[in-house]
Amino acid sequence: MSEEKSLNFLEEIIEKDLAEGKYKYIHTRFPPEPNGYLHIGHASSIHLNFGLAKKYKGKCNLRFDDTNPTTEETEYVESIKNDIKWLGFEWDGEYYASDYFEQLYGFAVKLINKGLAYVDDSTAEEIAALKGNIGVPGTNSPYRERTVEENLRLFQEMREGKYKDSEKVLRAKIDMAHPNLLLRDPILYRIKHEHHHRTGDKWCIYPMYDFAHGQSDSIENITHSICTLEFIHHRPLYDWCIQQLEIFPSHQYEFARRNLSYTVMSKRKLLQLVNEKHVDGWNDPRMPTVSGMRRRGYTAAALRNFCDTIGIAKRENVVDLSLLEFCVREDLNKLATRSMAVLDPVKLVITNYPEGQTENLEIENNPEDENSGKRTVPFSNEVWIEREDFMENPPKKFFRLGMGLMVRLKGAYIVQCNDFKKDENGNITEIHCTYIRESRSGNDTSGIHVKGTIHWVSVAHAKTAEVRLYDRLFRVEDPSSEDGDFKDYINPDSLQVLPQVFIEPSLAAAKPGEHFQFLRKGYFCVDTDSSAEKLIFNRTVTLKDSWAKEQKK
RNA sequence: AGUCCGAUGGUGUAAAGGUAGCACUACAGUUUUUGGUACUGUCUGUCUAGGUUCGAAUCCUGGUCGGACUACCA
Repeated sequence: MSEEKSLNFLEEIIEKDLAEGKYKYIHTRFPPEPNGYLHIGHASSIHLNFGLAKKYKGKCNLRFDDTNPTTEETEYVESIKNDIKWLGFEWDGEYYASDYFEQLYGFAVKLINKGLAYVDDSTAEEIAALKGNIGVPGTNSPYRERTVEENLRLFQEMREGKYKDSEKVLRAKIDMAHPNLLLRDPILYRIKHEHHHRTGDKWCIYPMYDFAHGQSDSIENITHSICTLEFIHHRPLYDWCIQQLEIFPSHQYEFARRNLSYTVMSKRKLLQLVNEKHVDGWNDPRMPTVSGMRRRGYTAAALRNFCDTIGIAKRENVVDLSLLEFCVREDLNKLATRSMAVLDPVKLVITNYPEGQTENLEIENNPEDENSGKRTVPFSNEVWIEREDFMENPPKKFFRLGMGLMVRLKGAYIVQCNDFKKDENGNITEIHCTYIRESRSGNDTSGIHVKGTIHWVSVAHAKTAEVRLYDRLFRVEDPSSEDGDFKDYINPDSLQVLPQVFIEPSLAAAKPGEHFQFLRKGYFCVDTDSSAEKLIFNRTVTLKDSWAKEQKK
């Protein structure tokens, strides 16, 4: 336990519980519903639950909250497990709420026997109508006073499939006038003649969240059941069930879910983006999903560090996307191999360099890592450079190419521009330079110092690749709080595809998932769709660009 | 309207009655064969009104503002 870092409110509770001997060790759990893919908010919860267990030498279970067969699928189970592992966490037990269906059924029978639950024949509309409203008490259901025997028989028949969907429900008998709407005789079981991804057709009644979650926690002896703020109103019901059932008293604690600027986080909205093809699936690199971020090139370490940095609390929040990007750059800076790629090319001809001659230059792979070694980069009299690195009428602080200006070609020579060509539309088509023979990188005896260094790729040796430039998915910080539909705020430029980018030859061997820094352009990751025949790079994040800022002034 | 939760710079998060700190962002500068990295510095904050106290971001009371809850979803 590091005393240097201050404790968050959950750590304080846990340390108190441990100090007072309330528990010998703690047991947490991460309880996803397998009806969608994990996103960065889940990553935060995973990091919290698994992190707490690790810090206090306790345990953390993975439990799928699969009580609604309508929306849940095995495909999601697999992706969730995969994402958690990728994030670097291991669960102690792998459980499913559906494993407890028989036990849960028994709990319901116990409640009926105690006179605390009843079968209601009302329709959904009738139940809603009798529920009352915020500030308005509800009314008792006409079926509320059925005898224990009748309830037992009816509930049994529900299980046996005697009734159609929605014909009957099992309800807790609590208080129809309670100020907390959730305590107005909440529904415990509903009939759904549907195939469940794990129990198949064994059941046609399924417990509701409130009659499954707390009990599952209890069955697993979870000490600290951590969930998000919107469940705070459920806690009295959570406690009520545990108390009436007389089972292990797990406790629920709530924290505020983390929001990220320039994106949306709700599963419903993410599903919409996928279904309506605004993005290319759940793992589209623009999605805030774990799989999307992984494909984009974000690392697990960066994500973990991000979760650590934003911390947890109980107030509403929107975390700045720039913090996530900072964490990603920080990690990639240490591990990404540098290389050169020209995204928007223009030809530079070195007029005093022998045509047909090739030099193999040795360039460092990563100045941040001494052990990363060097690679060979071929140089010749014609190189591609970035169009934006040349200006016909450069401003004062432009440290790049323009008539008479000098720059160093990274790892090679200093060149000076003496001429350029334009087409009929005024576009620059070719830049002519002379190179300083004595300025070769590593043994520069020219005595010339230039302000700018630019990247390049030899025309004769260049390979090509597709590059996908990603930007934030939305134009506004909080799309959900804007007027109208959140989809109206999608950034139309969130993806820009460059079909043919010139890359240095060493990049041709890049494999899917590998990270690179394209010098001065950003961090890139080889896409999962990439192949030896057709290389595809995703831009993970740009480099900080103080020149771009300077220009905006 | 009822119940519950929350309020610290632009953002996120600390300070458990005693110097309002850290990170990101922004800005300025140093270093640099990436206008990257690294390093240095600067700006900006306790919702409000009372009260308790030698002393309040912290405790108490009132107010204000924001959020959640009215699914046979979780």
